Amino acid sequence: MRYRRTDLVDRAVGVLDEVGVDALSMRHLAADAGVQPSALYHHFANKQALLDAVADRILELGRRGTEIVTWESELRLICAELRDAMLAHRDGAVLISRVHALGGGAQEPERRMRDALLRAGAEEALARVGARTLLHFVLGHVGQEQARGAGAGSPGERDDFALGLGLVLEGLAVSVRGSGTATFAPRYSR
Amino acid sequence: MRYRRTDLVDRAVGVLDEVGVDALSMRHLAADAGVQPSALYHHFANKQALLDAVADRILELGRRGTEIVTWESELRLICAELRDAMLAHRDGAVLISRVHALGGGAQEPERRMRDALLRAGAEEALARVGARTLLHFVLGHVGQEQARGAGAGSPGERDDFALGLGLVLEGLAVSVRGSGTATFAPRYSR
DNA sequence: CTCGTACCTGAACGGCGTTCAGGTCGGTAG
DNA sequence: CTACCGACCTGAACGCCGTTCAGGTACGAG
Repeated sequence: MRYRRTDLVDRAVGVLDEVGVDALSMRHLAADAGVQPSALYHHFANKQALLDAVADRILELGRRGTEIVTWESELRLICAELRDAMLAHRDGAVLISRVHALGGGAQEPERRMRDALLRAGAEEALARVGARTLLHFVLGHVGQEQARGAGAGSPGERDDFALGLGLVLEGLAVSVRGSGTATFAPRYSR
Repeated sequence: MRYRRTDLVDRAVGVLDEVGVDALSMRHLAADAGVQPSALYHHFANKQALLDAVADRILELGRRGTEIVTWESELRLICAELRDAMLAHRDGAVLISRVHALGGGAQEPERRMRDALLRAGAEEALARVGARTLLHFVLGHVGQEQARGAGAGSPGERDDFALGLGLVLEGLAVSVRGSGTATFAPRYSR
């Protein structure tokens, strides 16, 4: 059996779901694919490159159509999409966080949120910081959510997420109104 | 030379500053102390216990007196203290984040912030989520700050931190004023 | 002086990421 | 049809890691 890069990425997602991020090793993935560990280095420069690809694949699998009404709803949608994408896989949040921290992949959600804030009339610094803050909130919250292990779908979890998200969005609303291009009813492309 | 647990924790902080968190291994610390790796297991159950102790030590070293005026200023102070404590050591943010995520140590800042919010009149859920959100903001921001490597003390870094912090605090102010979740009760958008 | 205990040695086990020289095999060019 | 080339893989090795275990040493209390 011969593999292409994308095959191995999908297999790695499967291994991740089975054994978790700590046991997702080159050797484990190789064994799962029925291949020598060294064979993986034909497809990925190193383990980090593999993890980058896995992270982006997870985000890609979680993408869904967007119906944009206001910039707040768009940000809410992006965050929910990100959260669900991570929750759909074992240790999803830890994986995405690590990859994002090293700057290798999983940069798209932050970029989308920054763009949404810019479109909403926020200044560049505010858009950058706002996107980062929202991202770190989601990563941190879902990470904690998944760390609690099997106690998934707890009633308060979803509410806590919405509550925290609303918190940041409220702060953003105030700042955007105050420091933006002072547009009363900001043009917002739908 | 014989060691006590606290000696080894301080030595570990030194090793961390020298080589970074990824190279802070049991073997490295043992070599630095002139001791066999197995000797460390007399003082720490495992590596995670060592990291927990190192994280708490770093936070302890960063503690400074608090002059509380308003709950916002107290939260600002706690966040600044946390940020400076992490910035004072190589890979400080990554270390604290990991330890906190596993629930082993570094729980004090979150607890202090939650208490401050409760004292400010926030409902229990709001205090819990607000503290978590602030903590994740600081961890994420400083982590990104330190990941940029030698480009430390960049002009915009401190401003970005203050900007993001103000963002969350603004949201908190609105929510706390409205006696908890009454004013801004966002629903989860799908 | 005895003895418990706190601290440490030395060796080993299994697993990890990564490298390297060489092997196989399908498709394309001559 | 044959010759080759590049994609894909093998098999072995290197040096690192966390952790365990049986046994050794030395110091302070009785």
